[in-house]
Amino acid sequence: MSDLLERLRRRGWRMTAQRRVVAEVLAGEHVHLTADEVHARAAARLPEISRATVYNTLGELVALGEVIEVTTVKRAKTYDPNAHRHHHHLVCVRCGAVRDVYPTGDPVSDLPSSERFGFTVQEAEITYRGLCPGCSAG
Amino acid sequence: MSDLLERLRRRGWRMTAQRRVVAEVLAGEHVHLTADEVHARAAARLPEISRATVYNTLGELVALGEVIEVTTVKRAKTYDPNAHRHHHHLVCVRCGAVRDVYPTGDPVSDLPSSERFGFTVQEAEITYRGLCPGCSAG
DNA sequence: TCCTATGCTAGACAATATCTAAGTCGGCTG
DNA sequence: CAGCCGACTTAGATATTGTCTAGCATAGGA
Repeated sequence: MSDLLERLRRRGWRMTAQRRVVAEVLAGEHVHLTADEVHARAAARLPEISRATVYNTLGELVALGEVIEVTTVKRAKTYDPNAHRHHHHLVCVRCGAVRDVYPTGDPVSDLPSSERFGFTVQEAEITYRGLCPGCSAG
Repeated sequence: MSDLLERLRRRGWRMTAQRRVVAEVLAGEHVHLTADEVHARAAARLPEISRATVYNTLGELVALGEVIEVTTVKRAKTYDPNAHRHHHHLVCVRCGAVRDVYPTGDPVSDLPSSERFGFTVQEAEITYRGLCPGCSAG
C-alpha cells in the first residue's frame, strides 16, 4: 500500500528501490511470508536485491511496528503485515497454514495477579492449533 | 525424576547413560532450556555425549509427550519438562525469562465458529508478554 | 555369555540469520 | 543542478541451529 510507504517516509525513512519493493511485497499479499519468500518475490521485481537487505528491511519494519514477526513451529520466522489490528493466529499442525483470527474476550484479564509473579503484563498472543479443512479431509 | 525414567522404561525405552542424563537434566531444573543448554549440562556429567544424541533424545521426549517444545522470539527452540499440566507462558520481553502460568478461562471457547474457517481447533496456547520484576525495576 | 537391533559418535551437511568491508546513491546544501 | 555525506546495499564470509550418515558400541533378551 502507498499508505505504508507514506508512513515510512514521514518517519524519515530514506526511500530506496529495495525498501519500496520489500514493503510492496508485504503489503500486496496479506499472508505470512518467510524472509526467503519475501526475498524471492522481491527479486522477481528487482533481481539484484540481496538477502541481507531483505533481512535488514524486515527488521526495520518490525522495529517500527509496521510488521509483526510470527514464530511458529517451522524453523523460519514469518512476517505478518497485518500489524494495525491486534489479532491472533490459527495454525494447521499438518500443513502449517496460518490464518489471522479475532477471538472474543481478553486473555490478559484471564491471568490473575497471583499468576503474574510481579511481571508487568503488556499483551497476550494466542496460537490456536488444529487441522485446516484440506488436511482434516485428507 | 525417576518418575520420568520409570515411565520411559515402561514404554520400552532402552535405557542408556545418555538418555538418563538428558532426562535428568530436564527433570532437574524446571526451566526452559535450549537444546544447546541441555547438551552443555548433560556434557558436564557425561563429557562424550554428542549433540545428535541430545537432539534425538529431546525429539523422542517430545514425541512421547513428556516434554513440550516452546518457540519464543529467540532463535532456538526451548524444551519445557512441565508437560503433564496444560499451561501457558509468561515471557519477559527484555531478558527473555519464561514462567509457566495457569490463566482462568478457556481460550478455545473464545474463538467463534465464524473465526474458525473450517479448521478443527484442537488447542490454544497463550504467550503473555511483559516485563519481569527485575527488568521493570531497572 | 553372546547376538542383534537399537543407540551413539564425529563430523559433514543444510537451513536460517547476521556481520563485514567496500562500493553506491538519496536527498540536502548551496 | 552538481557535489557531498552518511545512510543504504552488496557479495560473500561467518554464526547459529538443526539434521543426516556411516560405522562403532552396547542394552538387554535368549
